[in-house]
Amino acid sequence: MTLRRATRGDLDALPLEVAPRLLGGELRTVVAGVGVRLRITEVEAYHGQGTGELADPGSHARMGRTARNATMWGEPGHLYVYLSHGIHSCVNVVCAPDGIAGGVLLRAGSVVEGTDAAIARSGRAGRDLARGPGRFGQVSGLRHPVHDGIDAITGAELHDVSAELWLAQPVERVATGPRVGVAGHAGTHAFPWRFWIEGDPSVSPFRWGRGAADAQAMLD
DNA sequence: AGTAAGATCCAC
DNA sequence: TGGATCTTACTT
Repeated sequence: MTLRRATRGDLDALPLEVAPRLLGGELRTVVAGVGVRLRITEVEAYHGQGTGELADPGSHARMGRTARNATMWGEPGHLYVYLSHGIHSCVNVVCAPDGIAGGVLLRAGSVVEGTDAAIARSGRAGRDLARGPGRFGQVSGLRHPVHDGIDAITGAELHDVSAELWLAQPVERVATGPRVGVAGHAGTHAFPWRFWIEGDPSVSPFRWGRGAADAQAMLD
């Protein structure tokens, strides 16, 4: 399994294209000298309003550029770190060209290195260590708002933390399905924008977003 | 100004 | 199933 550093150009494409290519790769962070390597096992693509072939009503960028989602509109390769439900710092890899909103949410991973630190940060163990975007963010050590916008291509340090994205060879068994917890039509099979490594135990359980199950029923 | 909901997770 | 806890968007 040979990994290589991601380049800016690797991410200069629409999220839907980039997302599956992140599977099997790693997010490597160093927090106060402590390194953790997370193998990415589950991701979701998010576009912006009118971005790409399909508009994305489930994205933070659906209403246009705001202070919160500004990172999503910037240079690819930075990390969009947002606060979920006032509690969890979740991590996205920004993609698409500068000026176009796009990101890939890192939803789950397995800890390759730094297990002790990961356990200390998440309070969980085994396959649950980085299962779900909240735990993934917790284990990575990246925090909202101080690490929002950190550059995962250069690995430059920001507030005592650095982050690097590494890519693997394409994963053979990739599964797709609706995004987790996304409301309404955007959370249905009409947007199969979630990608995961088939059979990996760290992949998070599926759950419908508010009104998404009803919207799906209408499609049938 | 008030309120409802959110790319979540945990304990009851 | 509800609470934690903060931000955004929409309503009065």
